[in-house]
Amino acid sequence: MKHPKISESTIRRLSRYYRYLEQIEEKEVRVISSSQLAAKCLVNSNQLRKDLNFFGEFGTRGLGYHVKDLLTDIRRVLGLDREWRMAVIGIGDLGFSLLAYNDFLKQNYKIVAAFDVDPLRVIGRVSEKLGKPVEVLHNNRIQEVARERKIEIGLITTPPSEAQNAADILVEAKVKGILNFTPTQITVPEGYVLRNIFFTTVLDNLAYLLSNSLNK
Amino acid sequence: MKHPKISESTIRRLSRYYRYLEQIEEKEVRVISSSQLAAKCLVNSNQLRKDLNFFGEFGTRGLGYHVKDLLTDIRRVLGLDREWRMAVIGIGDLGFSLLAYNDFLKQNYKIVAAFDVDPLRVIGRVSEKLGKPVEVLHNNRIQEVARERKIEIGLITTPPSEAQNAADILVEAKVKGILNFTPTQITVPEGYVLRNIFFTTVLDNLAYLLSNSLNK
DNA sequence: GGATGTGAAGTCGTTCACAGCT
DNA sequence: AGCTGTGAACGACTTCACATCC
Repeated sequence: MKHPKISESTIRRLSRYYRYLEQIEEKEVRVISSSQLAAKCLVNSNQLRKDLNFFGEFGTRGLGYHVKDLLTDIRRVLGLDREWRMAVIGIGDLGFSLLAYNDFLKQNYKIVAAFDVDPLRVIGRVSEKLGKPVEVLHNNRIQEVARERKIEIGLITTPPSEAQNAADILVEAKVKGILNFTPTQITVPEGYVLRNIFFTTVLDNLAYLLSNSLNK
Repeated sequence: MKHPKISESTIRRLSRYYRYLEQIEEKEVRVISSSQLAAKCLVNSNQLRKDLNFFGEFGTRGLGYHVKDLLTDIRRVLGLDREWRMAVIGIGDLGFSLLAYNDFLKQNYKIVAAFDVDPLRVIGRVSEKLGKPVEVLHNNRIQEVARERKIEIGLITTPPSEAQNAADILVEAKVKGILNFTPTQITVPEGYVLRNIFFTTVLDNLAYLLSNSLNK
């Protein structure tokens, strides 16, 4: 609503706390202290308390945090108290595996549409593999379908050369959140949010660490 | 070799500079200034020069950087002046799409082995789809094969509940670099390097930004 | 002249340490 | 007594600004 400049890292950590809390809630843990939770998430407990206090006072002094309440609070902060509807653009191998990736479902993210420049090429395979035949539509229907199905996040899994184009179409369709899986730098206008998942950047990081820090 | 505490972000940016330089090298651009390159990579030019100067003086005052030379230099810094041999553990949809993901090939990363707890279940599909039939081996051969094929990086794409186990096996096989694609926090001993690619963490970030910063 | 390389300044994020509740 | 909440100290990363060199 009105939280100023919260750092990216804080949000990432909230996400981690949240996933861990989900796990222990199932085991019926009622209360947890910042140091216990921090240890499990491999962060400093001061940090954890600070992260939470950007958004409110969720704990009880002398006691800790009620797991259920904290879950509700973080859920609200992160915007996970509702469902997010997503579309995948580009149904190659990666796009397909995202369609099949049902871990999203548990996490408030739902893929409600799939697009490709050549739906016929991929449609057989998709229907055969996935229980419910997800229809793969032609890219030229993104505008229309995005509105109809209230899509808010687009996952780009086209070939790299098509990524910017896919982003442009999503922007035109007013899809405000874009997650780019292709190894290309793309841009979106003000008011839109872009995040990238670059496999090779992470691998480069590993390569660097393996060649340098380790054999000291 | 002997570079002290270089920040993670510096390495990520080097990776970005590198990928962009590769592109313009093909277009036969000879020289580029820090401000031109920085603009393309969406960073501050002071930052770029600082990033590079952690590792040496690669530019020419009054001129800029020779693209070819800079590529060679960054390549050496990141450890991309050689091939990195990788294995995929867990051949579900995601693991399969990594096998098929040939962007790795262009980037010095090569998948040379694939493992699963049930190779027979997946082997037909893999051979049929990929040109060269990549053999999928049983997990119990990881030790042996990792040594034979000099595997240095393991990609974990098992079900989440198996991720830690997969990591343990890789560690036992002395595979020093581990890239975890499952949405689970895992740990590795000192001397090993772990990086995670958590789809949902990035989505949570989008969800947060979409619900908060935008509609101000 | 023009762009790099770099100390110094500034900003941002993390950790400390303790006051304040329960 | 115990654990949270938080100002203050610290450290790390980024940006500035200019001396330096081609």
